[in-house]
Amino acid sequence: MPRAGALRHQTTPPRAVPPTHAGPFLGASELMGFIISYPPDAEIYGEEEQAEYFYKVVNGSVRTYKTLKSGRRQIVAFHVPGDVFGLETRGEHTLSADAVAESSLLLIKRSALVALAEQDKDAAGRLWTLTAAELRQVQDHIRLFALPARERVAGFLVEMAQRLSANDEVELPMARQDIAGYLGLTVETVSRSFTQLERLDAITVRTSRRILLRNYFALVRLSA
Amino acid sequence: MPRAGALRHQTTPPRAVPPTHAGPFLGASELMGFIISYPPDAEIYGEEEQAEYFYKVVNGSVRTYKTLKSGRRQIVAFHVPGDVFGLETRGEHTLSADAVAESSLLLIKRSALVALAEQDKDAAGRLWTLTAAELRQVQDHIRLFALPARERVAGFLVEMAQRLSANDEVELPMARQDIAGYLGLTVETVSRSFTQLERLDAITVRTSRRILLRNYFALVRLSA
DNA sequence: CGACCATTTGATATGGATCAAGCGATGTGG
DNA sequence: CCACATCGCTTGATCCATATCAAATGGTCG
Repeated sequence: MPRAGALRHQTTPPRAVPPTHAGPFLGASELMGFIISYPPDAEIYGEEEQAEYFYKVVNGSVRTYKTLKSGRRQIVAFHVPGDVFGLETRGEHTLSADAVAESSLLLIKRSALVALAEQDKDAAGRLWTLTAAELRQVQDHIRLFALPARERVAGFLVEMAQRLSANDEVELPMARQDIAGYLGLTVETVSRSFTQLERLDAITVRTSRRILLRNYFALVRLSA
Repeated sequence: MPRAGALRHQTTPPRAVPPTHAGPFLGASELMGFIISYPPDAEIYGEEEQAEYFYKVVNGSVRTYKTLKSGRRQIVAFHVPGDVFGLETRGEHTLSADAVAESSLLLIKRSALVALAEQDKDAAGRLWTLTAAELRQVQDHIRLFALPARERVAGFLVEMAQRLSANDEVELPMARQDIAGYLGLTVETVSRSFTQLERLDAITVRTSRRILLRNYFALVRLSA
């Protein structure tokens, strides 16, 4: 069972193993897992907590972040449906994680999966592959900090378009404040950047969360 | 044998396997490796090149980075003696790497180590562990971007002090320009930040590369 | 010794932060 | 069902930290 903190926010009863489109955890279909729902802004785990579970986003979205003394948060990554996160090799988390919006996560016991990986080289390989994928993602995130504000936002939209496998319209799962926290900018600057990209005919802001990509390649060029 | 590009810069003949303090690669002492020396600024590999080797720094230091269209480089990580880098799960590199100063690297064939990991669960585990360690490092790097210049530099010094296992004097392996590229600042701002930290009695800049940490905890506090 | 390059310091410019106000969507209570 | 409170987003005005431009200093190597 999950720790108290996880259950604290539960709004639907845990169900036994992968329902519908949750999919197996890391392909380890023989391992039991269960789903928990988290309301918006619910904490999933905190920095330096014991890492008891690995997580897979079934739906909704999750942010991981570091909190600074000043209270400011640097968001390290967003996780969307299909993503696995919280893959700690050591016992404790080095980031905090919480739900951006109402989200369902598939949890699996870390100890069980690590034990499985000891015997099943396929499972071991998947652990490595997933961790490496997250590493690449964070490396790409760092690249954005070499760019000015508008270009960072362009890069962010490109990333989201790819990860949400959007056609030409992206449904952003997070608020401006979260985008700002991810890009190291303020809400105001993010908002102005959207406006600027709109004036460049690169996007149309249909609603604040729904962005029409009118010129995807312009966005790629800007953020390159 | 390494690709032409690697040999291009070789200044000492490759030797068979771990000499002196090079240590085994990932503990896989049964695997052959060889050492190559790279002069300052020599390219080790480029973005999108085939990843034929994994690397361990024997001595010297290495930077990995992404180059932007503008020509600007965002340094993603520094690697110092003992660090392993270039652990790609897929066939190609997603970063460029080059030697910061004259450096000796232990190379091992990716295919050989991956094949070993298929059978030796200990090797597989080490691959995962090392990749996860690099992930944590990059996550910590991102955290710095939430801080103002002086605090970023403080955080950088703390990181270097830890990784170079320094007592109270750090010998920085890289120039100001590289620090700037790592922190998303300009050389001038980095230089001024050193001066400011000196005025705060946190450090003494003995030479530009040799930093005396007069108040380590002040540095930690600043960057927290 | 002298040239070169890295670093530091100084003066000014500017992109993004901050402060402040308005706007629009959403939900709530009368 | 509408009036109004709330919250997230946008826009505007001003400020400031860092970039840029420029020059002086200092260390290194031929």
